[in-house]
Amino acid sequence: MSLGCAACPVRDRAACSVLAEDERDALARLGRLRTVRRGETLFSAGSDPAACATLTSGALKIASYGADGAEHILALVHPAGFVGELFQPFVHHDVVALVDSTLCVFAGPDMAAAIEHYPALARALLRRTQEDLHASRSIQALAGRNSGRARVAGMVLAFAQAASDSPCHPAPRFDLPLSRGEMANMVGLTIETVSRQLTALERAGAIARDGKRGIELLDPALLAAACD
Amino acid sequence: MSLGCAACPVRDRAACSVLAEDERDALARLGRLRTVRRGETLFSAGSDPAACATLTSGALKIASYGADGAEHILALVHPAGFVGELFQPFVHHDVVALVDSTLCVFAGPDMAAAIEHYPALARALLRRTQEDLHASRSIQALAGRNSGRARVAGMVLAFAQAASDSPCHPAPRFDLPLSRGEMANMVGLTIETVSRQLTALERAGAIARDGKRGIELLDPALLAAACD
DNA sequence: CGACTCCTTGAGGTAATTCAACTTGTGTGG
DNA sequence: CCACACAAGTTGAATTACCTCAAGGAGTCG
Repeated sequence: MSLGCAACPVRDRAACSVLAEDERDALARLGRLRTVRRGETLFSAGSDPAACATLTSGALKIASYGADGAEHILALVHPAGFVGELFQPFVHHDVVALVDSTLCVFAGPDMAAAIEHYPALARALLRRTQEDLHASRSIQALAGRNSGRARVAGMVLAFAQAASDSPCHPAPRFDLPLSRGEMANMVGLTIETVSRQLTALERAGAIARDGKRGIELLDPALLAAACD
Repeated sequence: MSLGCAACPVRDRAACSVLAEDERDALARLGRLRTVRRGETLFSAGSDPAACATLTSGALKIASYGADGAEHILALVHPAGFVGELFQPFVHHDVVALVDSTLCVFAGPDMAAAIEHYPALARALLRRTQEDLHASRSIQALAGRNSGRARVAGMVLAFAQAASDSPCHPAPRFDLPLSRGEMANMVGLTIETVSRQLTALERAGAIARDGKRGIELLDPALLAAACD
């Protein structure tokens, strides 16, 4: 099936946007569009080695699962993001759709060949991967804080910034992209602790909750102060 | 100063090893060899944006520091590893030498130009960065476990595998690359807890300690079982 | 309306932190 | 060479914070 790059919502932000029109069309013929529903697993740990994808709409989580089945969320993927361990023999982490999503999926070897053929694509993916690496380390720093208050506050602040249009200022009003359980799995706490810390932040006047996932930033400075 | 690639201990493993002889020599003229002593900071968060380096000998840690000065170790860098946030406007994380180290340092723009000029270099760095990303997420999964026992056991096992020549089997005898405090900062525990868990693992018969940093793996399976 | 999922709140137990003392190892200088 | 100081690690006791278990709301869907 054709990918219809012309109608792609991330055509000017994804890695492939660095290619010329005809190059991108050639690449598009190697890939296929796929839709995954909320909760559906795109890649599974230990499964077929080589596949990768650009997220065109929706949201994904990258997670590992302990022996007891406990989920640990390692990263979130937003539209125009790239997922796939190109050079690893096995997939190590699961990729699951947080909401209904559409992706542009490529077979590993095809993408490897494309990287050989289009140097600009390799550079774009290098840039994106370095950004992912930085994001991963930021989450690591967040989850490594000792206080549960700091972890929850930092996570809320990170979501506020991710939800904002401007790169610096956090959005004053946004929806949490994760359930309580997922938030807990991301920063290494329990559902109950996350819930309690949110109510504590609300009582402190830093945030206001609107429904289960709505958050209003009443006092960003106070929230930031809670991140220490 | 000349870099002397011919004598470089990582000349066949570092990213630049994918270049032809003359290409590598040309790249070498853009970089400079630098030695840093144990504890010395190579890059500092917030400092001049663009510099990067390949580690030729020694070991580095990548760390972030909280408002109160608490260190959080995000990654370890081994010889042939690459450090530097090429595309970020600011450096976000400190890079500190764990032991006396030598590096091949490049100015950011020079390396960016080299990446433009040598597609193979871009691909090599992409591969290396994806591996770093995977390693980062592994540490994240390790530090996110709830039990302190599991974190320390997993960390010891990871060090054993890193110290081994063969990629699969852990080294039966090795030295911890980090102090107790650094180990604690890496997995989000305190010095005392790390110490207690190590003695507990020793009493359980999983490991034996030899001096402050020496570790002997008595029962790898038992150690692995403690990682759940 | 009832079943379900998700979230909140409470009470009690437990594991990690904190504070503190002591040990060990290392290097320096008398 | 020994004494001393200093850094790093271990161990103990008490506290705190998070986890576990449990019950009860709030929203959604058939």
